[in-house]
Amino acid sequence: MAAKYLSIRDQILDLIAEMDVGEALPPERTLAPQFGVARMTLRRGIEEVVREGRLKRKHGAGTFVAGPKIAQGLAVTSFSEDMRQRGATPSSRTLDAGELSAGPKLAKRLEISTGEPVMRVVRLRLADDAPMAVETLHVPGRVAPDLDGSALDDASFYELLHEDYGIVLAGGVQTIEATVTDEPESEILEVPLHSPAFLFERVSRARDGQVVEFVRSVYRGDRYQFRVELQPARGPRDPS
Amino acid sequence: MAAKYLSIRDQILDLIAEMDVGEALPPERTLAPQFGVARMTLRRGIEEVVREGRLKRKHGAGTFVAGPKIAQGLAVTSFSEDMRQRGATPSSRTLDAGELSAGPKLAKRLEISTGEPVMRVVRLRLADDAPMAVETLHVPGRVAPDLDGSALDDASFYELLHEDYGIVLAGGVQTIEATVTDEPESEILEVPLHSPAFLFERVSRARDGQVVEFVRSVYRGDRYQFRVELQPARGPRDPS
DNA sequence: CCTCCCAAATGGACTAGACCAATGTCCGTC
DNA sequence: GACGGACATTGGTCTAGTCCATTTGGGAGG
Repeated sequence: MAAKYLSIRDQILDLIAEMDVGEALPPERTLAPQFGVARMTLRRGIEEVVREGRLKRKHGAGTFVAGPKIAQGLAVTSFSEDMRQRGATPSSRTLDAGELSAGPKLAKRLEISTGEPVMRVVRLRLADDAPMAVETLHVPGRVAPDLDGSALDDASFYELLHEDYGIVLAGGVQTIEATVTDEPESEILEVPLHSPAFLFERVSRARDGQVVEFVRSVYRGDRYQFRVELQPARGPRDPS
Repeated sequence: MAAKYLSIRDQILDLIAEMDVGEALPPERTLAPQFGVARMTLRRGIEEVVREGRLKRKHGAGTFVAGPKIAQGLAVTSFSEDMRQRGATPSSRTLDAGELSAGPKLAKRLEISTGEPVMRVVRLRLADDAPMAVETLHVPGRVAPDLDGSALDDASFYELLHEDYGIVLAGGVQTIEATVTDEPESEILEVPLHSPAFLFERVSRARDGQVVEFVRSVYRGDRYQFRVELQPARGPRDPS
């Protein structure tokens, strides 16, 4: 059985979906028996929603529906999801796809041997039909043997991984750097040469620890920005 | 009295400090009575540490000291703190300081009237004595009437705010964009003209909602990067 | 009519205990 | 020796209740 507090979280989400911003949630002591759980469990569920930024607690006053969600920064795992959260319609165009054999650097990233086959797909990512990013995806051959670009035009790569290959992503590491576009990138993204851009590099792993993908994305700096809501900053050692 | 779980968190941190990476923490059922709290409270404390990335739990096995912390991205509230986390020694040099009257844009950001006095301090931020960022700080005159650059050479602005003016920061909003350095920035940061850079803009508020500062920072793209550990992505609505 | 204070309502913290779920070990079996 | 299952250990969740801290609104008193 799924954890109760997760179910509570979903019910809370349903509840606030029909409420206005600023409106107060019923008191915890009222909600808990309504949902048939202890107050502690209810609180655990609410906490999840608060952490997602959709509710705001105020000690002594109540729990209130938060304003439109400010993107929580870097939990960018999926272009499509990211764009939808930003209120844009994502789409995709495959520019190139094929198999190659891993060079030393690529082999290291994917944690395979040099020379092993690797599937490579280059995609242009669009938001509201305007170029947003160029994404180069590398997948070890043994992970997705017959991957080709056509399947990726619409579908999410992650869904495809799950449905066709039974692979569930467990996590990864992403780095973000500032860069400028080179010539081919400028052309594809329709920006001047040496325009500001973000460079994302991500390595994702499956549950067994195996590297599933290495993605390198170049985002247009003029269209993409991060927006982070800063907390009162209870730092690593400063509860004062 | 401070919350018990926060005290637990600190004790756990002390405990971990003397342990090796990968070593297991004593079981919760042992630690709880040792610290004189209920297991639930102990867990709450441990959870804090886990969220900071210094411990890793493994259901059925134990709780283990995590490897060197991977920076959790964008919770950047303080340059000094950020640099220390990255293993560098922060320092600072004030380049310019003075009072000016708010133009329309600045007034809007600070939520004051056009023409009101604003204190402005430009600082070069260094990591291990090498230029890392240029930071321009704007503070409404009525918040810190007699602010001058000299006080900021060593001290943290936030500490100063707290100690001299009794202001406690409650949060803020930060945006991050990709940009390139202009001429003065290039010179100060000692990089070629039009080098890749990050542009941070932050607006911070006190507990009463009043805007306390507007900061604009330009970070060297060749020295600064984000590194984010991605979670299994329990998205807004996908607990599956 | 205004001010100040207090009490009710609300979220926050904590407890002691129960049971569930994942993990790893150890031992018997083959 | 290799396999497999029972079991002890560990973290994960949940409960029902108590007490604390903060906020807010309304009533007493000026």
